[in-house]
Amino acid sequence: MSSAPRFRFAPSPTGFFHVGGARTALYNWALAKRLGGTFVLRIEDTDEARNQPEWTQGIIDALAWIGVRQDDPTFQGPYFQSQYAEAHVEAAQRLFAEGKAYYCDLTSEQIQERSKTNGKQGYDGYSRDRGLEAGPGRVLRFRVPEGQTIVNDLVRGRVEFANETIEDFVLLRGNGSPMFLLANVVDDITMRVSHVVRAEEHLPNTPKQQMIWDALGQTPPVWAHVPVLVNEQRKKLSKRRDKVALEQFRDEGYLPEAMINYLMTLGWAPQGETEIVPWSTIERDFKLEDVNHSPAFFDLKKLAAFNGEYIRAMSTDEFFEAAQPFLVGENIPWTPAQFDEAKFRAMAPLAQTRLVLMTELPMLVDFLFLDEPLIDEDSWNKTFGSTDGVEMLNDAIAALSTGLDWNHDSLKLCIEATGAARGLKLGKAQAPIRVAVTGRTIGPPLFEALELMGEEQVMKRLRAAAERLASA
RNA sequence: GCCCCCAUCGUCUAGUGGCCUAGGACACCACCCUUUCAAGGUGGCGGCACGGGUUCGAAUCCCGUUGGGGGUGCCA
Repeated sequence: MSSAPRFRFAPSPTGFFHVGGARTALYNWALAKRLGGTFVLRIEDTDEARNQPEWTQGIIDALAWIGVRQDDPTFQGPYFQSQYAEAHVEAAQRLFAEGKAYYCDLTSEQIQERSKTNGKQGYDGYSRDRGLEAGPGRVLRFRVPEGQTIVNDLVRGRVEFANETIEDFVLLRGNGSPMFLLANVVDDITMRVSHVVRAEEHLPNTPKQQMIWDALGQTPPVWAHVPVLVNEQRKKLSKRRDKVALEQFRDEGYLPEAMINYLMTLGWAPQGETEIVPWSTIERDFKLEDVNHSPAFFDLKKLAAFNGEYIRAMSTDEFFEAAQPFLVGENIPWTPAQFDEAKFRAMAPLAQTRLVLMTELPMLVDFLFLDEPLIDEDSWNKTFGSTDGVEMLNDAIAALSTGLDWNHDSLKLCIEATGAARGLKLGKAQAPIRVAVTGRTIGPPLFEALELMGEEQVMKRLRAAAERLASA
């Protein structure tokens, strides 16, 4: 094969972008990039009942999010399978003319009936030699030849299929429209696809498709079937019961770099001791021959760990930029007018190490912008359920009202001393202040936050908490 | 049922006949650090599914068993 390889990714637009599809796309993309080839995007929209045009943009956007960008010269498409229907039918007719396919008028009920009586599973080739012409309700079936079909797969090796185990499958439906097996092959031929890299669930289709390639007088492509992604029950990830929409991960605050890196490690591992590697390394080292053979569990916990790593690895400026989309919107407790960019910028580095998802960011900094903290009742009850907590708060108010320098060092010393007077360590002593000011027992470093908020705001909140306790 | 694929810690993997007393990562546990929570550091737990071969030597090669998975549509 002397010319540059042509890879393809051929999703059907069914609503959202599946993480399994994302990984397959990434594999194809990495290879196309490294080998100086082409990545063809083809939308398989022939199942009219299930397709919606707007899903196509969703696919393009999702691909762009994981770095498979339409404006990259490696990228070609999208093509739409529905627009090649004529070529599919033409190819089918050629096969019919050459006796490599034949028409059959049996309904699926009749086929079932026959298999019951003759004991054979599936279609038995009933119409093979009946010499039927095309007609309404008649399907065109491929005449599976004798012998065996050998699929040479880059990740599986040599896979043999006895042709007698493959029934004469349908090429054209009764209404004349092409089926997936045919359309897929004809398009691959048309688009000069040289490498078909797809999920393992397609392996049983491969001998059939290879026979179509052969029958059409074409050299089959290089096949590679990569393991499927599974859930905790070891079943193929399904949209019904599993969380698989790439868009959802994006919206929940997963970084694309983390998602890309994680997806690539499912079935493959970069050299060396670390799995966290930049795309450039992946692109340079990824090979199909190194892909694992067994299904991989899509582990949310590990994905989350990757995401945390990637968040922490950002520079302060990068983090600030990445945070922007997560600081506005309907789930944000503060109004745009309340937001204070300077305060956020000061707090951002302290929040950065405390995040797994970007969507967790607001609850770490919301108290900076709100007029009053959002009180978490559990935190409140836990902290002020004891007299220690209540008295510590009152002591702190007194101690902080003595005109100390309002910076985190002296604030810390002050609270430390106040707590010590009551026999409390700093960890215990700071809790009532934290809850009164931020509303929660956990959050970013307290004294830095107090400094940032300013004396007036802090004292106001401490007194408000004391009043609430007094009136309770 | 039939066809096909797969099998290393709980999970993702490294390993391509001797460097393996099986390495790393996630998760989990303990300790350290500590301003809560994280992060970070140190250590720990834990695996070659089983049985036969081949070989001086097997996680690695072969066969079988068992166990998982995928496919079996006039879906893609």
